[in-house]
Amino acid sequence: MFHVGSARSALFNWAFAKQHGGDFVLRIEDTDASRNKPEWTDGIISAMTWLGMREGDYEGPVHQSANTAKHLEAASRLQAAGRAYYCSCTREEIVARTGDQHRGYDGHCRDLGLEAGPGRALRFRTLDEGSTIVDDIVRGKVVFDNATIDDFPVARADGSVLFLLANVVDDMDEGITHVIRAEEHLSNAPKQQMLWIALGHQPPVWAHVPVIVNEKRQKLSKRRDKVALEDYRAEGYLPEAMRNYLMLLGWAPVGDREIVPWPDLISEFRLEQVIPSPAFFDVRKLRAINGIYIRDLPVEEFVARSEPWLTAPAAPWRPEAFSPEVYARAAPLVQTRVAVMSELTANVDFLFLDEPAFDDAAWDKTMTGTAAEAAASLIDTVIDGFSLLGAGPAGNAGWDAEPIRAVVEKAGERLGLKLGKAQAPIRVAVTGRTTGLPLFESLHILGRERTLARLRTARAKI
RNA sequence: GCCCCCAUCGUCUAGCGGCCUAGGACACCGCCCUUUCAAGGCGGCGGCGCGGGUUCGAAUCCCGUUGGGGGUACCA
Repeated sequence: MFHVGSARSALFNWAFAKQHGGDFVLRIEDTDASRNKPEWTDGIISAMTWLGMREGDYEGPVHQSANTAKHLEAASRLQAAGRAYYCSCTREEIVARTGDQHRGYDGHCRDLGLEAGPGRALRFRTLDEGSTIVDDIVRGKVVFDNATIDDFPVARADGSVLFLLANVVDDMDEGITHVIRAEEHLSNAPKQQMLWIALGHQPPVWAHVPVIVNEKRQKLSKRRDKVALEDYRAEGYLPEAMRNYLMLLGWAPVGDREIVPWPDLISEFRLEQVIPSPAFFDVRKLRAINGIYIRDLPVEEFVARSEPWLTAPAAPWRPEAFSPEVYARAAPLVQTRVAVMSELTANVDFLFLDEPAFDDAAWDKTMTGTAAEAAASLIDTVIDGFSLLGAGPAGNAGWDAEPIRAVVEKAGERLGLKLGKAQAPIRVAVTGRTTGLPLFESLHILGRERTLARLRTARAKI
């Protein structure tokens, strides 16, 4: 699962690195080796590749647990230098001492000089005076009063190192100069900056980009929100649309443009221009942008990119019923009617299904009750008219959209119906629905015999 | 509780002291086009949270306030 927020951060990192001729690292922030699952990194690579990243654009993804030895070494170095101390306090004890809801740490074991031992975690000794200034490209200089930063744990009682420290060690190890990540990490920054300095390094340049939120303005969460990039991919969002939309969350290209080609996006992106306030992940806008990208595709490419959706096992028709030639003829009609690729099948299923997938409401509306009589009469007339098309003696019009239209129009006129009304029962009889591709073109593509067969079947059911 | 961040139409944003009667996009609503549905064209609705300053002049700067959010773990 690759979070859309992570994807956006990755995109920002990518653009920034590209502009400065550098690399960026995709890192899985998890120090627990038992959770170092290969499929995680595979998933990330596959998601990023889908978005267009190639080897060489980035380093990693790197799982932090791979660096365990270095993490341990850093922890003991801090301890030896007196910058960290062992602490035997349990959460319960701390809460009991400090009152109630209060979190943080009260410094109980700070000067006890405890040795390493069972149940003893290692805490970093934060500065008591002065302030730590996090120089952030997006937010400016953020000042933290050192006295308000509690001594925080850097290693567990079992010796394993916590994220905060591990993250810093990895960054130092890889020569990271810029840390571009989500705002939720901003309060970690002063702590990490202290670690960088305590470990004898120059801290990096920070950039905390705004979080992405849901409609309730809360940080997107895996539990309650749809955040997996893979889900959007499976729904038929185009990677170029997704990455364009993601870049627009917290940043805007100059000059009232939104649909911008990737190379321009990547060269125009400016970290300094990133807006500091949270952005709502608006699927409707994503959808709209996706629709634009779909319509902008050259037809041949649209056809090529459609095929996986039409030949997938999930397609509603028998696999051998699908015909690329038939689809290619319908494609230009389909292209303006889908916003996501998963909507393709519903538009063309009548071409590949043995029987149309009848929508009950559509049938009832056009074929039953007061509509029944007109529908029956109309279909009878149309059947007669169609039978003559392209099959009679020379001089008859062929099976083309225009003559087909003429037949339906004339049949409608006999009943005093406008074309808009007259086409409805025919459409339902042949496609099963009241809406869809332009009808006469559809019938043309479907073929005369199949059209007639469906009309007769429907007529018999009225 | 404490720390930090944030604040322009419903949403994403433009704006960085006068070009603002606040611009664009999505969404929504009309109209046009039209064989349904779309697409497309045209139009409409709709916003600077509040209160003080600073200034000749404030959406833009300062202070306060209110409201959101994040963090505060032997999670990441």
